[in-house]
Amino acid sequence: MHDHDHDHCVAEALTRAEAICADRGARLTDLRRQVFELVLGSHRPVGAYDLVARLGESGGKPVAPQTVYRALDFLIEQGLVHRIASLNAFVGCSHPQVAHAGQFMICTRCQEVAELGDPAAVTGLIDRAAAQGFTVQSVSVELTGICAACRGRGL
Amino acid sequence: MHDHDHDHCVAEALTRAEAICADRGARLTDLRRQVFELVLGSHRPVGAYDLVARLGESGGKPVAPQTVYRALDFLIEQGLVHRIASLNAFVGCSHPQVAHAGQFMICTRCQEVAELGDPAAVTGLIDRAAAQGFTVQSVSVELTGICAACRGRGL
DNA sequence: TCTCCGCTGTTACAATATCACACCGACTTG
DNA sequence: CAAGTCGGTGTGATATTGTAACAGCGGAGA
Repeated sequence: MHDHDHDHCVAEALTRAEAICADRGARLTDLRRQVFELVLGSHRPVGAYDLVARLGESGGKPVAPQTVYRALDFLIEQGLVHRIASLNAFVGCSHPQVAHAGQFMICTRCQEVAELGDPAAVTGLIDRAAAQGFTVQSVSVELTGICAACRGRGL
Repeated sequence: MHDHDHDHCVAEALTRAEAICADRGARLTDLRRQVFELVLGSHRPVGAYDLVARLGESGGKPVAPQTVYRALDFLIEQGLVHRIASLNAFVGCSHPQVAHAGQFMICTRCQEVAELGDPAAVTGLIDRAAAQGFTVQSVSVELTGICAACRGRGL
């Protein structure tokens, strides 16, 4: 469907990630890089235990859940990965340079996830909350529905 | 903090719920009512297993998780309860008459949750998604932060 | 009465996430 | 160099959340 070159987009994202981490003095270790590659490469939400399994296959040594969760925590902290609460899953971030809230469109047919990218909506929500005396720390927006591709295929 | 009368607000909500279910021919059974009361009465997000425990205490007979989840599914379907994905928890809905998307402000200090009630934001998100070819089925907005009461107390 | 169907009970299990503690290597500090 | 510190990882056990599969029960209607 997406005819983009996954390998290329993964490589590019990795390069960006390294730059970002270097800037901040954050350590993008082997393990963290591997997890990041897997999340990016799948290009859809991935469960933590999927990652555990895949690392076990490729790496030789089995990896414990804790290990993966720690790597994910790091990546999320750096804004390289988002967590999708409604799916208990994780996706690579499409533009980690800019700090931003997670806003996702989740297709219930093909499981693909796209970022909505509507900063105005986020600031609107924050303002509205502020008007009610609530100081916002984080924002999470998750839409489920049918993506354009699936709809085009008549699904 | 909230000096409102919980008993009264629970009773009122129950009355509304009965009316709504009666209207729709949905069966608000004893079990479902008990679960609903517990969710409402706590007036904050409650985990499914909290409910299991409380039902076990009060009711005499221990209750299985499955039982609680089924009751919750029903209540959610009727719009009487919302699920908060980021907390794996459930809250009573403050205005179940009107179908609406879940929009929550979650206080990280006191764990209280309030509904934001910003339908314009929701329609905005839906429109934006539609512009990208995405047909929305459900919307979930969850803000974390500090509520007015906690901020007032200098926390 | 008989049958269907929705609700509940029960057992087992799957999936997700965290705790506690040990080790290792890099880096600092004396 | 020795000693201490700290972040990252390994490891085993365990907590928490959510489902599957199947059985029984009781009311509504043919």
